[in-house]
Amino acid sequence: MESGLTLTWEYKTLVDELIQGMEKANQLRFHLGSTTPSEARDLLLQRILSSYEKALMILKWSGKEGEARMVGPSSGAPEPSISVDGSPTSEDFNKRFNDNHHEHTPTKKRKNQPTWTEQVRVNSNSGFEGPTDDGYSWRKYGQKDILGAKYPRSYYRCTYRLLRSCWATKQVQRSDDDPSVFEITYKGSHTCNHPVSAVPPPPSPEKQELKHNNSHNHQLNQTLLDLKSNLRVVTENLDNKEMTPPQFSFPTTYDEENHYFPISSLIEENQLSPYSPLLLSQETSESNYFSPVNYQMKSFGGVYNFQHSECEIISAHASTTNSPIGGMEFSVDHVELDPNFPFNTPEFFT
DNA sequence: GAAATTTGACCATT
DNA sequence: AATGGTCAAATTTC
Repeated sequence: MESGLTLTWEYKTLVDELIQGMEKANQLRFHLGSTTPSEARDLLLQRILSSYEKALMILKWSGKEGEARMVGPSSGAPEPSISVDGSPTSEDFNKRFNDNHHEHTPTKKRKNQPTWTEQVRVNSNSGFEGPTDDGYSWRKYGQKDILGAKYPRSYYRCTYRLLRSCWATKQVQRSDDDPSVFEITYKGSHTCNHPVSAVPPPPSPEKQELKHNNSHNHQLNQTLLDLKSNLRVVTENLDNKEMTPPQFSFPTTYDEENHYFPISSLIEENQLSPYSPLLLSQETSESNYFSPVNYQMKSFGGVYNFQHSECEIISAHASTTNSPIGGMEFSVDHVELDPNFPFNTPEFFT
């Protein structure tokens, strides 16, 4: 129907993101020789990468309905070492691919959800143990010993699953080799942060994994929550070291019934932050607001070590069911924007 | 007392 | 049958 409009939006956004990336790169270049604090430069870098991610996502997403590919460390057997290259073995590749091959099962909602993995190192020297406080409230619903893994895997779902039909889940697996490393696999995007809610996201599950709790964190979250609600986004001021700027996270592509949402509909519904014309998903904004100390970089295939006092995101692999921007080739040869470009899921109540 | 976690049972997939 | 993922009753925590 309005494919023209949607296409326009996608195209516009694509161009916009590329331009942004370029601008920020220029700014970064300017700051390189100056006395700009490293935090600010990190932010710029983050913005740049984020822009390119978005752009690539747009390109990659198109016309990939039948294609499925997953990227990331295999979940069953944790990798012997921290993956630094984001290029999975062909075994991984195939395994993941198979995972998502069957698309026809409306009842199996979670099969087609976007999935991505982060590896997070926790610095146990600091008393602060909230490496991946992603701003969401998770509830543990299971724990399982995994074959060949020293540590059990924990399963979390969004606290608001029932209240808001939010089907986001995550799994936390402690690394065999380096117990300070957690591999966190996210599945599905949050649909729970409706504007009405401004949900307070208290503790992060990873803390529970480590059993070192600290009382500061909650306060911090509260503070940040306030900031979040007041600060719609003041991102153009990159000297603001209090916040990391909104960054790209992963789009939700479909709701539980596998309905796709064109971007334009989201915009009309004001689901997108004013900061970016596009793709500022819930996770994006949340994780930014609540990750003042960690520069979390969810990146496609790239490896970004944002080393900070508390923790370090060692690597992050992204994938979605249909067209992950894998950590491999970015073949952008055939660009064909899909009118139904699916990017995010608005809250989807029945 | 409510909410979150734990944990064994159950289910789905391979 | 083995394994991973989820459920849900029991238990713990707030």
